[in-house]
Amino acid sequence: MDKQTAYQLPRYRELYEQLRRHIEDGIYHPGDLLPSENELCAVNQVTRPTVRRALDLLANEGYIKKHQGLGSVVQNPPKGIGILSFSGTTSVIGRENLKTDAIVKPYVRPWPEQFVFDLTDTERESGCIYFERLRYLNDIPVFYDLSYLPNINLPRFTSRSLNNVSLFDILREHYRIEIKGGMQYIEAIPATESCQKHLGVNPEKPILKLQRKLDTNRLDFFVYSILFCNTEEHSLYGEF
Amino acid sequence: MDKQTAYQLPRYRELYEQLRRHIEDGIYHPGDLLPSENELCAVNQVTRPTVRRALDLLANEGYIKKHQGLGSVVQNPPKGIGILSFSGTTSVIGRENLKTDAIVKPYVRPWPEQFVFDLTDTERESGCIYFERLRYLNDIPVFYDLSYLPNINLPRFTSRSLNNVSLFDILREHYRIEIKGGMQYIEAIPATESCQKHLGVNPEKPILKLQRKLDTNRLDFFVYSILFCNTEEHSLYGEF
DNA sequence: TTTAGCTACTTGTATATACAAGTGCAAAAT
DNA sequence: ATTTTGCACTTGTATATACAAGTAGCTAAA
Repeated sequence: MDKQTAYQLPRYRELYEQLRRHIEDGIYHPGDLLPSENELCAVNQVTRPTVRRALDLLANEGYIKKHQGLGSVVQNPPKGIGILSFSGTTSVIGRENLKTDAIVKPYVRPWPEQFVFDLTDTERESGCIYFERLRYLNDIPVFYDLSYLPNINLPRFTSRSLNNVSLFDILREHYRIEIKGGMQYIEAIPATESCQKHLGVNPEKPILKLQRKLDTNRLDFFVYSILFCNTEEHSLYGEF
Repeated sequence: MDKQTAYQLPRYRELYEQLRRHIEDGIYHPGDLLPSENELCAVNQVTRPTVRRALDLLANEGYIKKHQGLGSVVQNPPKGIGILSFSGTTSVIGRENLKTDAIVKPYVRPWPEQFVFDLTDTERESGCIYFERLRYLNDIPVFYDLSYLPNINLPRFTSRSLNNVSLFDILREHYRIEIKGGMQYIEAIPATESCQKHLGVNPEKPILKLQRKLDTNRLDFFVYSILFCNTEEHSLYGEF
């Protein structure tokens, strides 16, 4: 059992989580004013810079909008699948019923000849761990994921089960790798053969294709993935 | 002449702009370490919190990645059209050759019956200012925009020319409205008739559709737009 | 030669404080 | 009655300071 080593969150992060929960649980309603920064200081026994960092996080993710002279206004939480400005799919979809199927189990292979992202020599030499997953939202297949991890210092990864668990959780708990951010290219394409097969759509059906490169706390370790998404029922959303 | 009232930027913003220019001009190369926070303090005669705010902006937009104990590493600027996590198209595409055609000049009309975003009673009652634009990248039509502004306190807007000027600049300079952020839904759809016509694509060609709601410094004033994008040549990118 | 630990650097977190600038409301002046 | 002024409140910017935590490289011991 390698239980989580009880990372204690910094106070501004703790306060952020608390306020976010309160908003999501409906303790604050859209349009409401959050307590003022000074009130939050007093209640939580922290100073204003700390409170402000927590509020900045909330504002960045669209939970609140700040207005000078007025206060922090709680926003309507957006509908759709939040995937564009956040890390991870599982952690974001939240309440919805998400199931994951590892349709191709992880195995080691060379990198694809053509790859959108530039690879370092080290990455290319070591090959990649490749696997495919299918994600169901309320039992309808919506995401078809191809994942590529550099085969560097990931012992026993290929024997892990990826069904209904978050890749990010595995990386964090077993390899101490945390996703810090990333970038992605987005385009609309006609459904490829494998998309048709796995997402159950007709040929020529438009599909959203996302190609992502994710940064981690290991300076030279990136996680790559290609995501095909059927947006007919669920559109993606992003905040900025 | 209502020239800009010479807003003076806060120091952290100024420092951010300066560093961003340096990165874009290649004074710092990808992989380089930026001067340490303390050095930046000394050089620019500011304190560390101020420097850190500037660096946080750079990190949020993907120009640098910060690593505790090491420093701030300059990143490779991404290719593609950066539109997902930023405000505005014109301001972001930058170096590329972007032209804008107002194919339907602004006029006042009722809001569409079906509208993805919820409207307030005030918005619905006052109707909207509607116009369509076509944006060319290197003389190829790439974006087809439908814009909807609430017809509230925007004198003489319908008589303005929108060719080759930024909507955001007009709003800021003539109406003191600044875009602060927003959200968007993204999906892949087959080219509609007007898309086929304006973007010059075949029927059934996949098109990226973005539906955006932008926040402004006016608490109850939002800018709405629907964007159709041909991603065959240029994919969009986003950071997170 | 290898390894362990020390050290000097980096960024991360947190406090305390001060003043600027925007908002909304009520009281005062017109 | 209407307009203006001022006040009390909000968030925004900036300084000064201290210590925690992570990284890289050197040094001395094994």
